[in-house]
Amino acid sequence: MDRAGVRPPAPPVPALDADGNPVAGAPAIVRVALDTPLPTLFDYLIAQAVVPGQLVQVPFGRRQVVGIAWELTQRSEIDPAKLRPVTAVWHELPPLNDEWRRLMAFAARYYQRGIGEVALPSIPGHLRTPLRWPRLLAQRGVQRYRLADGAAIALQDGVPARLRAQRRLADGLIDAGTLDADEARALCAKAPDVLKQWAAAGWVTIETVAVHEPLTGHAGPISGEAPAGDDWTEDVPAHAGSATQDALAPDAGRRTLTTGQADAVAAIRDALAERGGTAPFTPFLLHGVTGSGKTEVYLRAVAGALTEPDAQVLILVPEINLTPQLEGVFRSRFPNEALVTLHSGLAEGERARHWLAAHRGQARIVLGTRLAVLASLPHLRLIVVDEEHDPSYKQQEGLRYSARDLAVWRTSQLEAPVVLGSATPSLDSWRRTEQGRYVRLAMPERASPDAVLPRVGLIDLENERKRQRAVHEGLSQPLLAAMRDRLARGEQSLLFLNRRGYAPVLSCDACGWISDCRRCSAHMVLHKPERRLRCHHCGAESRIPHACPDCGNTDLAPLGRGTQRIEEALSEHFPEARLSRIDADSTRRKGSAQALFQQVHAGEVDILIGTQMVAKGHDFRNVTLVGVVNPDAALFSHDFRAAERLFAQLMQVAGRAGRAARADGPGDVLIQTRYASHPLFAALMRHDYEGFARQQLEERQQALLPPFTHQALLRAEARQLAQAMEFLKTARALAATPELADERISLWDPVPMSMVRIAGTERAQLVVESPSRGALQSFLTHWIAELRALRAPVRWHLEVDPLEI
DNA sequence: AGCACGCCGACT
DNA sequence: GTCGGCGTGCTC
Ligand SMILES: [Zn+2]
Ligand SMILES: [Zn+2]
Repeated sequence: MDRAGVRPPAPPVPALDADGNPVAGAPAIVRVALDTPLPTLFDYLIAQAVVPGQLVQVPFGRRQVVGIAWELTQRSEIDPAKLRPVTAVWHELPPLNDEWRRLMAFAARYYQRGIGEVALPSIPGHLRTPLRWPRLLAQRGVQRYRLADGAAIALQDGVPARLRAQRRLADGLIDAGTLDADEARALCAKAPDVLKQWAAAGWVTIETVAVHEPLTGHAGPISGEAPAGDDWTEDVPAHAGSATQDALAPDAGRRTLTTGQADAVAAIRDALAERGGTAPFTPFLLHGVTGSGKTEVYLRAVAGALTEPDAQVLILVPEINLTPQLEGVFRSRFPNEALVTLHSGLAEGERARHWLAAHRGQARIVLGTRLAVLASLPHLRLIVVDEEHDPSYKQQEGLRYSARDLAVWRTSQLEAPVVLGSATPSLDSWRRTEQGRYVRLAMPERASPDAVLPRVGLIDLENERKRQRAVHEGLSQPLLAAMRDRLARGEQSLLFLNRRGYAPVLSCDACGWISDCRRCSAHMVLHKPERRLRCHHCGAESRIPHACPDCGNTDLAPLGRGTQRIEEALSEHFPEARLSRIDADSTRRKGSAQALFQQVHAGEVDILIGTQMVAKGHDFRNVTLVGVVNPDAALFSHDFRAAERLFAQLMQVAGRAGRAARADGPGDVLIQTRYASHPLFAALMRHDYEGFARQQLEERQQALLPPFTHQALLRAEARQLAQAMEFLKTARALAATPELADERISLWDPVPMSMVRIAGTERAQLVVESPSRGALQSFLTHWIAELRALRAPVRWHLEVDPLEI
């Protein structure tokens, strides 16, 4: 197999002889991938040795850009007069290997983009800056300066602009998070002295870094909390992420696996051993109920893969900042293995170093979010996708790829195992297990006998109304009573409401005015603590009007409820309770989410109010009551995936109450609804994922929706909706022309998007679908070429496998 | 996408 | 007279 990462660089291509004349028969042209929407490679004359996979600097129009040498060829279709030579080749960087380039080519084809548009954004920015090339690879025993926590502002204010070199150094440090001595000196000649002063002021810390230092034993924010060694489970903080918590359940310390775990581990290890053998490649779907110990399976699968010298593994998680404990678990379980993280929260410099560690084969464990699936991993032998159903694996802008799907494709090419783990698998993955395309590894038992599933109960709001029991600010009497009970026992309650702000609309009773955003077809949301109206779609903000802008009425009413309003109502209802609200607004500042979670774990909070942020990752040992305030909107959404998402979300948030529970029994989940007879709730109360999946898949099959068909979405946006619609109609007509028409393809009518206007542009979309993936792909390729040729005055893009339509 | 060139309106 | 608006066209 592909071992390009350890292979010595390929011999130089002798394009020119000693006199500078082309050698007969040698490739004279290199085709280069560039980050441009033009869907082609670009041909350049080979002026110096270059091999595919190397980064090159080339002239492009009037500027110099970095590209990837993709292939070599004898001749070009381009007018020879137009061909220009490569400016520079980065010889020191090992070439990006075939496996990575095939992955990029596949993603480009599948998502209907140019190769360069996919490949270049997958590489850290610093590697696309030739000025940085000389410094990026030299990393031996150097001083490293790290910006101290929270010191960015002090540094920003403390260094006056007139000290230009110091200012540059400060900016560089704030930008990159860490600087090595040579990088620092490049910014400021007196860097060592300056940085010593800054260290004295507490703004930076100084470390001495060995060659492979960033990879092992280096304290990330969490490692060090957990001791290494065989009894690692004993002392790891109990407040770990969901999967993490599985591994940390009390009896995990005995290191005995349940039958389900043992079977799963055995199946994955068999697949690891069979690699390259005759067995067909099959992905694993690890279906483990809450508390079944998925993380322990991951850990042992990883351990199995790493027995092979040089092998690398990739662990994908939905959002790394919500599951920071998982990093600690892996670091302490594999204290001698190099581990790096890859996610969008890393500073540029760190991102480049981590990416290079993966690319050079130094990092053996790469833990990251969706973008990590695009990293260069020359010895990749296993991918784990934790919470595989999570929508954040789908990139929602730019190249709209699904990291989970690319992980499956990537491992299929390598014939390496992939483990997709979830308590509520996506229906797409579930269906594939039914078809035998994925192998299902079921873990129905909980790893820890005293971890019990919570009781799920409904509060029928219709019934409450009939019985004339007051609902106070959206909180019913039974829910308030249950919370009061928890307060009395000193236990914690968690209220889940997927709506931030105080109220989604502000309105005038007198004339009907409502707080619409001027630039969007959405309401401005009232944010009370910030004393602002905010549009969640375009970011527009204004002060809260003291009187109605239309009629002057001073009695403006907030309509509906968000987390802030629930928090306010609770503080009045339970004045003695300590409340904490965790949502995107209360955790805007870096590190504040961690701090809030920490307070909850430390028992400094009685009632926690949160959006989906609290559903993911964190477990709260003392939470014995989870209240779901208002899930009803998702029950009747026009999006056919809304029920699937809601079920997963409620199962996940219910799991927050399912662990330590109370001495006298399981925790409780109370769901307020006006539709108590909805089958989704019935399945939820039985903890019956399989029943829910069966029923949903039947509905999808009858309606011929995914996964029983494949979809793509053409979206257009323009100043006027009519222009966007016009474009889509033209596109639809094009699809009916004889050259493109295909009876396996169907196109829906173009429609305005449900949120028509965002930030002043109006949007519409057109669904294309086909039961045949191949037919869809080839149709899209030809169609998109025609669309490009239209040169229409609208912005448009194509999304393959859209999550929301 | 950038980044040019280019051809018309209001500013020194 | 020229500064700058963004329409159209090209990048190997
Ligand atoms: Zn009014
Ligand atoms: Zn808006």
